[in-house]
Amino acid sequence: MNLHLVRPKNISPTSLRNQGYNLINLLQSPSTTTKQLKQIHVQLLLRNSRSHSILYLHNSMLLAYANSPTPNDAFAFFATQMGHLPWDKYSLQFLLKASSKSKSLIHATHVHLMTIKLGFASYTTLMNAILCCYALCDQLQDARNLFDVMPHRDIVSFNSMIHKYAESGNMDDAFHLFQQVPAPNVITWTTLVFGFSSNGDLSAAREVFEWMPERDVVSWNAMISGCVQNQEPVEALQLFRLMLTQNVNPNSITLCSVLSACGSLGALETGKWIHVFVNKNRFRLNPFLGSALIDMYSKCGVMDLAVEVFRCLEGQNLCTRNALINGLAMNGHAEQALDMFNKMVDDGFRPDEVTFVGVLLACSHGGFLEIGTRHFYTTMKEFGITPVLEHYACMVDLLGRSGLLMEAEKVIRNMPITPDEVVWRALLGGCRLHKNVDLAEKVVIEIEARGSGDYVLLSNLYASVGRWEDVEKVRKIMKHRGIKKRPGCSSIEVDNKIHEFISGDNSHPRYAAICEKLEELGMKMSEDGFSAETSVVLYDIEEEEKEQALGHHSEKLAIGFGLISTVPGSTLRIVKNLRFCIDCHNATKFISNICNREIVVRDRTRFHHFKDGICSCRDYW
DNA sequence: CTAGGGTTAG
Repeated sequence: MNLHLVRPKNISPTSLRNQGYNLINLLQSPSTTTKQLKQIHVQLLLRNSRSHSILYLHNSMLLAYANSPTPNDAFAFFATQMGHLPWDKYSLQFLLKASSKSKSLIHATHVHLMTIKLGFASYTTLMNAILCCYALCDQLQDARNLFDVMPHRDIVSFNSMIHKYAESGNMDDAFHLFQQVPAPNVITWTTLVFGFSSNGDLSAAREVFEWMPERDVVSWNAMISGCVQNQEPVEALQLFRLMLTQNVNPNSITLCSVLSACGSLGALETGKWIHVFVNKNRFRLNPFLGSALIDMYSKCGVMDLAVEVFRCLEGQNLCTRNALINGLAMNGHAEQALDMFNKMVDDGFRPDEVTFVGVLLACSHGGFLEIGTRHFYTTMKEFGITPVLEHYACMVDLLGRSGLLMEAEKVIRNMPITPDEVVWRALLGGCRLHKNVDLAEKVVIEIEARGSGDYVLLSNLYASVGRWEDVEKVRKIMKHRGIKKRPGCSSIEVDNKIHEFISGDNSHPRYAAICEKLEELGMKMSEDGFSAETSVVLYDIEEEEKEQALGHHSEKLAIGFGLISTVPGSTLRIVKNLRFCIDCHNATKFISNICNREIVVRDRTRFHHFKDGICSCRDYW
């Protein structure tokens, strides 16, 4: 692009105007580079017209800078060029946009003062922008003070204020203000839905959603994503179906949320249906939709389709790459995950902390001790990434499963940040794997466990080495402290419907048939000499769980149901909320062989792909 | 050109 410097003297009025339009086009085009902005800046310095068209040009310059990666340049331009030339409320508006982007409280305050001084306080639009800018700079009280003294408040003022309260977790003030809105519109109601759900009160959000006089696609999106973020994916899918029956057209944002729900449920059929919907309705495969699709396929254990989507995307960004790396790592394709990472770095893309969670996860699942250690101690540093809790958890897991329990403990003791229970539990996992009871006891004390998972793990560990008195002791502690074991829950999707099974629950309509099937399999298994040490492993701590020792862990129920309700030979996909139980893992290997089925189970941390009696985790999880 | 909804980890 050629930018000719204009010498004002030699230029006719017409060509000046044309030149102005060209510059405005450039200023308003998103593809104009910062360098070009600077060239235009220089050109404008050579002019000194006081006409209205130059004002428009100057304002365009401000806006272009505000939208650029260096928004503060807008202020430099304003100070040097516009001090002695006319400017108006739009100039201030764009300066505010620049303040917002750079989160500059000083600039916002400065514009606020100018606004008051010049008698622009009655321009509500401008005042609203100032209000938003204060809130963005975490000065919620300043925003509220401004709100209270504004000569006029319109619906935008109210909505902004309510939204900022909601965002900061202050639903009391948000709701109080909502009640004062003279005529709430759809946006106001939606803000309230968003507020309640993002503060964890899904039922309040749902109530508002039902109450609101009308709903548009954004309202539906707020409600659906609220369900997803509050771990209610089933409700999210139900709402999505309801939305379709009410003839509200979903957009790509809706689909992102719904795909995320499918992922957490392992609902492959529904996920595929949405993928078809995406194609049929010609949605662009942007990075958002792309990541959501990759994640959905990954979490359903279908990596070839995840890779296929990755290849078809219009554009890649950090998220799409991270989604694929993590998917590969979770599904046990450790080498491919690392290849992907290396390629990304070779191509000059900067990994972030999420990338390294995936990389370390891959090393952990692949048992790549050296590579993982190098990435943790060297590569991350090279990219200027400070390890966070998740990285430590991965690293402890990697050391632990490699049998380096002492090193793992040392890593935790030397952490510059306080280890959380996830980190400690990673070490506990290593203790379980290598049957190190002493360290496990120490770790459990460290955790000051609030959840019961740690005690259960410890108790299982005692059981696995035959220390029954200790098993009993832990049971008593749990009872004494009122700690409940989190029930195991597994789900399977059959004919687009999610069936949930809770450990020991017999409420499923086909419960009897499921038991019959499991019994039949149990017979075959014992004929083949499958009993091994199950009595040891199955000894559990709660009375009611002894009943489940008969083969009614949630994953077994789900597998039994899958076997009797799908066509022979088809793949079973199951999602479990806890760690895979050892006995069930053994049984599933066996079942995959005698029933000639591929069985994919996603547990709390990773995937198990069973085929012909073998599991992809190599019995190492 | 001021107000509402989105993807990736654990």
